[in-house]
Amino acid sequence: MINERLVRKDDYTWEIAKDETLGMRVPGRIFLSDALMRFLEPAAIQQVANVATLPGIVKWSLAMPDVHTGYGFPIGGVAAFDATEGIVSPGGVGFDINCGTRLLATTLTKEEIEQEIQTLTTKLYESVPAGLGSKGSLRFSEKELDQVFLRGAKWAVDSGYGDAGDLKHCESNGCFDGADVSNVSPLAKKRGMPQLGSLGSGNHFLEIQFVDQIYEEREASVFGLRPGQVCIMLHSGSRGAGHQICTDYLKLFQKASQKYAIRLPDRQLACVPADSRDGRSYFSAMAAAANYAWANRQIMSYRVRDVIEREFSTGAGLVYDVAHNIAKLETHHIDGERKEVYVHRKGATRAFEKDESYGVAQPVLIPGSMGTASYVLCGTTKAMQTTFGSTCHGAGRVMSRKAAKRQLTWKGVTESLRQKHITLKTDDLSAVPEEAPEAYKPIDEVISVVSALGISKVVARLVPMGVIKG
DNA sequence: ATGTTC
Repeated sequence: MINERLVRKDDYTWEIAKDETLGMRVPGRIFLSDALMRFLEPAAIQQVANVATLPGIVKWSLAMPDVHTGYGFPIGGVAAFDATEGIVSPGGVGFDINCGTRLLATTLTKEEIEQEIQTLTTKLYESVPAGLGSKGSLRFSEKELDQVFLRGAKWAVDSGYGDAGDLKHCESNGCFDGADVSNVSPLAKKRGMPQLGSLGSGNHFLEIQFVDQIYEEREASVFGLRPGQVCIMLHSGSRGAGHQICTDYLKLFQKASQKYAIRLPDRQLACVPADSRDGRSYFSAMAAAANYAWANRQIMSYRVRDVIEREFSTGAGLVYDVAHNIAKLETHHIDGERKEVYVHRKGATRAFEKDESYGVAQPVLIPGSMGTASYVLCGTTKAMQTTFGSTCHGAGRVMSRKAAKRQLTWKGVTESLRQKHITLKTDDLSAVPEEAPEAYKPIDEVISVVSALGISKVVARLVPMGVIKG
């Protein structure tokens, strides 16, 4: 039993000892409280151990407290691979490349919009296309789409969807260097073309929230957050384009893994050396998808601001934008040495101790499940030392989509939201049970673990008033 | 997550 291999290191750290008979090159580490332990799937533990077998992995195969089973790599997983000896893997990034969270802060207070929440939610719903296969209703040329892939949010800002200040408050300034459009398939481009500026489906959402509580006055003030303030949170990614890019390279790497004689405990871990033609090709296509996602969130921000401006004659500044499905080449201090590594964060958020955008710790945005709180945190030194500057990304599923549909109804879920004074707008009621709070871990517990571990610091708690689901 | 099975 894989469960029996898990050894407690301290209150919140569990270790899977390095076992060379299993091909593990490093130990695994899972960060959990006792309360979250009951949600831990044996398959997810196995996935943490499997990742530890991949070539060039450095220090540990990690899983955050919102961990659950994913495609090959666990969701909530963090793994760093040596830049010259290591691999890159599409399964370590996920299908929704640069799925991420963005927070806009308005000048409005909760009281000012309480009576208008229905109208505001409806207006935003009409303005930001949502749902499976939703289209962004933008018209642009193929040449422009190439610019989206190459320049991300910078393209969007240059095209009039925001201002230069937005780029400053975006992870990687909303633009991933090294994208190469020639490594993006015609099908990925075709799927991406009509969808730019749309939310998507599943756990993607747009929420009208208010700042319920501030925990760190200094950081909150630097990030421009104050009690009672109305914020807009967006959770979306690279839509069909990123999904297709992931699919394309998974297929290619099934064969390429053999070419490079990489032994895999699970075919879903398909990977290639980072420093190879195939590795560079995937990385440049992944960068293109990441840029698409940043442009996508930038365009949706423009539409949100348009509604806020029309309804309330006021603006909404960008607090921050984080990626939580991405691989990045970063320098980390490992065993007293500076080392270049490809950090794969799949359902995990960068949490650097310092960020150029505010000159203090990096803002971290963690959405809860539908109808529950979301959090603004910030990065820490401890994260740099123990998690390659990473933290959790959300609540994490506990119930399969199928199980949720079996056990819950859209009426029941909508009613319990109504009792919490939360308005819901969606074009697909049948998908509502899948996103119910009961289908997810308790976000407050997940946050308390990353806070207690010290891998991020809680700055503010946000509570939803209106929810738009794809 | 996703024109939900290449």
